[in-house]
Amino acid sequence: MTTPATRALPAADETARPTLAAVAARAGVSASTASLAFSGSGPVADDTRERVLAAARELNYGGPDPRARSLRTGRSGIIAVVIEDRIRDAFSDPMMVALLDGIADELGQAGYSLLLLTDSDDRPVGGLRDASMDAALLLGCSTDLDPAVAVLSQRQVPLIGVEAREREGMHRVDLDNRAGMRTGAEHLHALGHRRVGVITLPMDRAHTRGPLTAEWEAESDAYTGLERLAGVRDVYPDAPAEVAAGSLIDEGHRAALALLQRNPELTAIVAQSDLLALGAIQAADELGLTVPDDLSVLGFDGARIDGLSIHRLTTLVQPIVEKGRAAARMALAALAGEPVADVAFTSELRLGTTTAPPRADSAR
Amino acid sequence: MTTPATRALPAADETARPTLAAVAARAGVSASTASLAFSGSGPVADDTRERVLAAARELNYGGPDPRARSLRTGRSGIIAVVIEDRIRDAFSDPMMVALLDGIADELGQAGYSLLLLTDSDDRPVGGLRDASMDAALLLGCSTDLDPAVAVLSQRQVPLIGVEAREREGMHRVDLDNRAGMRTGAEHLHALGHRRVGVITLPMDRAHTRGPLTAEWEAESDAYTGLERLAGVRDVYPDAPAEVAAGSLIDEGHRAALALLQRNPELTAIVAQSDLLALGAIQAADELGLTVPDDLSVLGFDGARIDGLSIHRLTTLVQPIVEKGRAAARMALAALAGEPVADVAFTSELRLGTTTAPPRADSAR
DNA sequence: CTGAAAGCGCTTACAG
DNA sequence: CTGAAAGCGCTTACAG
Repeated sequence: MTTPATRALPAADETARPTLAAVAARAGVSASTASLAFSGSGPVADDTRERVLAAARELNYGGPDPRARSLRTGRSGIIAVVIEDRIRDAFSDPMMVALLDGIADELGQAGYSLLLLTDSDDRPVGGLRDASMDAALLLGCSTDLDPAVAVLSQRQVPLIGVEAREREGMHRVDLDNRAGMRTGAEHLHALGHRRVGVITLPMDRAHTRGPLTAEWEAESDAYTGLERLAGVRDVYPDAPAEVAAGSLIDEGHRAALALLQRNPELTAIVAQSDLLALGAIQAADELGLTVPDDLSVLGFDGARIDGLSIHRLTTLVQPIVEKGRAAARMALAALAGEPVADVAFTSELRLGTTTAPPRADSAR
Repeated sequence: MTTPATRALPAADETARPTLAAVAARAGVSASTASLAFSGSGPVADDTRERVLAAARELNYGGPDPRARSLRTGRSGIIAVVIEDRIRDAFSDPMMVALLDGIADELGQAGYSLLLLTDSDDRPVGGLRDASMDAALLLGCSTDLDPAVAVLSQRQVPLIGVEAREREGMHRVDLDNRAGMRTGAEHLHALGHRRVGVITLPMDRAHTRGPLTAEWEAESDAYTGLERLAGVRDVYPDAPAEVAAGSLIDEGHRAALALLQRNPELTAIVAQSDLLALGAIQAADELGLTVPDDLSVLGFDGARIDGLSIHRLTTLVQPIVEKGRAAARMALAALAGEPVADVAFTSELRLGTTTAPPRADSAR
């Protein structure tokens, strides 16, 4: 019989989280058996399992502590997703959201969760250097990815880069950015356009705006933007380019105004994203230019954008969700110790209503 | 002297990740000292620290294993963010992105990273039940939050709900949804509107569309939507409501058409979000109704939406980023063992150009 | 300033 | 089907 005094003791420690050992003790089994009862990965008598689960319920045990499990198994169940910008900048791009959706879907099915990390390593603790992760996916980090790659590869974390240039120790999911844009540029050329300008994605980490000079281009490490630019240059070697501060409608608007002011002779604009293209169309409207008659506009992405179905953009459609899925599967393969093959996706020209032959008299 | 044979041996195990113990051994110090050298949290001679770091470099040691650290310290450095929908649905809402931005900023500074989780617990493993986390923030989970709360509170994870109804064991960041909407409705009433309709956020987990019936409303658990509706009903008790499938322009468009078709007498529409309001304005344009002369439109959020500056929406502005920061700080306080006080934010009516007195002759 | 020891809470061979 | 033992890789009192 327990005396009142005994009863008044620690009282099963209501505050501290109960452990598997406590549950096992209460159920009258060993810790190993209790563990098996929870994981379901070993042979346990139904009766025994019931007793363990009942004990867990009584102690209000919430299941094995993932920290301990992960130390023991060597797996955390976490895959890091490294984005370049602040969260708000990254996720204001619907393509990034769609990419993440593909990743999360594939990884979620495999029992993994996503840890959101930023590659700016300006925090004293936490982040790239200290976070638990089984693998890392580097997204949209076209610029200045090296520090993140260095930290993570030193940690021996399997690395998958989505549209990043080749780097040692990193697997890649790529897109035919250059070939796609070349196809788009050829389409414009076939229509008769000879004076074409480009609105590019950011060319540096600071997201500087302005006309792209040769020096700037030479020192830029913005993989996707440079590849897409190269595709246009394959057809229009001297196409002037204006750099936007992000893939945003407002940025496309601003860049188009700047581009057309500097180069009034342009009959077509190639935007490196659909959002930029939509901004360019807005700018054309404001300038009294009819799209496509006065100005053709070509996009890239094939994004589906809420609330905007007015113009059917001529654009390069990329399989964005599939790209995310592929990146996720590569991480999973790497974790399974399987060989990982790099993947390259293809974009496809979709003709819309925003490109047409230039006016015969186009003085512009 | 090492013989060739000796040299050919396991070679410091190139494949296995080196441990702190290995680094300590190489540096000729104890594991404790090596640990101190890395964490910088104890008194270590400069000279000793150098030796440890040098040994780490030689062995290509990437720093202490976060799994082990987290078991030992009881902290994972991870805060979970639980969203209701698929990632794509959640992040297509700019308010959610801004909220997350506030959270990430505050948490990042404190050295925590965000783990993205979905409250649909249909996965066999991973997710709510197994992921490591020090605390969890529940976002936009107005409907059907109970299972997630049950799992997490059983795990004794501190819980912060953003705009969720009161629940045991959960701290809350709230917004004056009802009072805000009442203010907006009073504004419309003062302008002379007597026949006002509402476009609501989703009322169930399935995101069903359609006219909101009394039964549906009674059984709904959509906290934010119901509160905002109540605010309108405080002024217009019989206002008809159309339920949208999400906070999207296209949904506002569809809902407005349905609402106006069923209730052609309406002179104003209250939308429960700015995106819904923009869709309603699009619909009005299509129907040949001028906003605000033929139809006033009121929004909620004060969102800044890329590419859309045509209409200056009359809306209730909420401090969304601050809401995120507050939620993050509450999690931090809970982890520090400090008392956590619930917080309620206030929205403010911002007059734009989308509300005006109804036409004197308004037969509609 | 440094080291020896304990232990965080599990899971996994290994015996029986 | 069940249990005893070892150990995942750290950090943290505690001595010295």
